Amino acid sequence: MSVSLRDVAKAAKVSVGTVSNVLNRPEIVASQTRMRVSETIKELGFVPNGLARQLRFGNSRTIGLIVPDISNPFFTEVARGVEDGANKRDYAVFLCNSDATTAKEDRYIDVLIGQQVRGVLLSPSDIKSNRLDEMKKRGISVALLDRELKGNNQCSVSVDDIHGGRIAIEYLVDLGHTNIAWVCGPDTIPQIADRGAGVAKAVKVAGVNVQTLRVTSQNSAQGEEIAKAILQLPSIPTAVFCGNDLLALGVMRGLMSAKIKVPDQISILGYDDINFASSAAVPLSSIAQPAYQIGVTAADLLLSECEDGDGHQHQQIRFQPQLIERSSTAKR
Amino acid sequence: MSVSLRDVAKAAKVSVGTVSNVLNRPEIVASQTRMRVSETIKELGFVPNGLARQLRFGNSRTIGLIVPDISNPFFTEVARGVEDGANKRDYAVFLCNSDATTAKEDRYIDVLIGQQVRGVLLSPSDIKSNRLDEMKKRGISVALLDRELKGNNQCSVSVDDIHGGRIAIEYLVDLGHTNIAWVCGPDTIPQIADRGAGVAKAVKVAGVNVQTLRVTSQNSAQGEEIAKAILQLPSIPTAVFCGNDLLALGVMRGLMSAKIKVPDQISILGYDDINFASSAAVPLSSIAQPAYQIGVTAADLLLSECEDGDGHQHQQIRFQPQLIERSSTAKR
DNA sequence: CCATTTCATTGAATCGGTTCATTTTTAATA
DNA sequence: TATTAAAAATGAACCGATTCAATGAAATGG
Repeated sequence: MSVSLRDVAKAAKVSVGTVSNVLNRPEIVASQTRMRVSETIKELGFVPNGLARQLRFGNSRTIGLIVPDISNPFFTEVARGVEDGANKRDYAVFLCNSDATTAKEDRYIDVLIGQQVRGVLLSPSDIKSNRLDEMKKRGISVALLDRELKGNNQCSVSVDDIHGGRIAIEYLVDLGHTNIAWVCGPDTIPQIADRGAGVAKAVKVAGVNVQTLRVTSQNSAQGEEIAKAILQLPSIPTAVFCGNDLLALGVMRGLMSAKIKVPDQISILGYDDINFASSAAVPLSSIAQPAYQIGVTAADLLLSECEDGDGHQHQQIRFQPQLIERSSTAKR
Repeated sequence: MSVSLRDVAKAAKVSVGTVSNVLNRPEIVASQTRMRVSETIKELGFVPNGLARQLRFGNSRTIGLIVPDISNPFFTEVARGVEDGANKRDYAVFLCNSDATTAKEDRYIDVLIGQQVRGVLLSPSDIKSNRLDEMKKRGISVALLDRELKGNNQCSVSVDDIHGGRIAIEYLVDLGHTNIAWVCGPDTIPQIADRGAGVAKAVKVAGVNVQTLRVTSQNSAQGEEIAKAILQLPSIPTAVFCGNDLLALGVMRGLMSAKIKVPDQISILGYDDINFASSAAVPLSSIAQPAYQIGVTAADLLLSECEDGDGHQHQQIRFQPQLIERSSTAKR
């Protein structure tokens, strides 16, 4: 069915070793032999069996990417970056959605071990360092995505969420807002907890009033709900900072349908800077995370760890989120 | 470094064949032997090397997914569906972005052949049936995503874009609109051409006036441009139907910033029903494609082809798009 | 013209599971 | 107890590419 190296060898009347050499160390093969063999390879349409190569060599040219959910716009972009980064170095990527579930995450780790991936990029739902250690013991490099783990036993690429929370509030304060709402999911999500910590920090410095409103799930429907709640507060804030953009867009819709003018009466600031943020009816100001860049960097880091071997130094890269000013925020 | 089947055999004092049998045909192994071996497997943390297994067996438990760009929301959902469908059957998915480029698509096909994938789900940028044939000749099943190819030589899962175009116009006509703009990308994209054909069909039946406006790229920025163009038309339409949602959102923003009320003065209808459509300031009416369902179905189809072998009958599944009515469209 | 070095090529052993013909053990029957 | 049938376990061969010690051929030098 499929053409093997042996078939090529036979057709070109050379040994299997020579064909292999033509592929891997062409410089040691006499030029006319090399040409003849290359000819034959093309003729027969031979593509080397990667599995066999990887089996012999002991490691593959594949990596695994485990994210909670690729349909989350942030992770979509991260994934795209990872794919590009891996592709540049000729690695193929296994896509794995864990649904933020330890069970699925574990299952996928097993699959990836079975596939003998060279490394794994993991955005862990719940960090169990024993699994990390297990992978490392098996010679699989691991780098963390959007999460950092104390003890720098592995590379990680994350975003400084504390800083993100801080600059958000600082910006709103600069615009003259002194009564701000912070709308976000539960603190069990570490990213949210960090952003909240940043908010608290900035609040302490500026001495303004911040009211925290919690949602269970950071989507636009809940945002719309929250908009109503905001308008019922004893002191209505003049600016709302949201844990992510979908939430912010929901709030925006809720406020607008209550005839509140954005940003004239209330400013809205989101987080993530998803692609649509700029397409919203009032283009949304947001704290941008370089999602694509995170993906590329993580792939780069992981693959240099894979290839450098012992000489590798673990690195914790932390990106700084950035304020993107659009039309949903204005001076008080 | 990593534990092999031979190590397990030695530790459990049985032959390699027996260990393999415990894994693959446990019923033929005496129960106490089986228990002892299973014990040892767990103890040593043995995970079988999938590459070796696949090499021996001649085929893997992996498939490739080639899409133009995972960051396109439609394909994000499709990919999620594919992953779920493959996962259910214990297959792992290679994610490949072709950027709608024949070169990248070709390169990825080579990579996937090299990885000995069992099948490929391809959303082709440009159908070159020779590559399809080549894969099939190599024993790799191929199914087409979001595209159909005459001659039913392979499975495909697509959407009836002609129907989509038609119901869009019919709906707007039903609302009383007689002067409609159709804003879309170039006809070289088959999906767009089909939607256009559907539009034309409905127009012929209803006898209304439709003006076509072309953009080079269907994003929100171009949508905003087009909004201006629409307002300069000699006869300003009362409804705008857009080739995709991003475009529609751009048009919406453009019109709103020109103080046009949506939908009171002009209705807007999108295509794709991306997640964000409902979060737009004026929730966008749209023609929905069951992207996730398409992904799941395609994976199912492909994998049953892989596993049924000769007995397989190719199927062309075509989903019907569906109108999702929100607030951006209204009666004339 | 022979010895020595350099350059090319060869092919067996290897990676780790799977398979299957063969051998060994156990159970059943006379 | 001897014989046969059934059950269990064995291990060599295999999948396909890579590697490396060994062999062969050509080139260089005395």
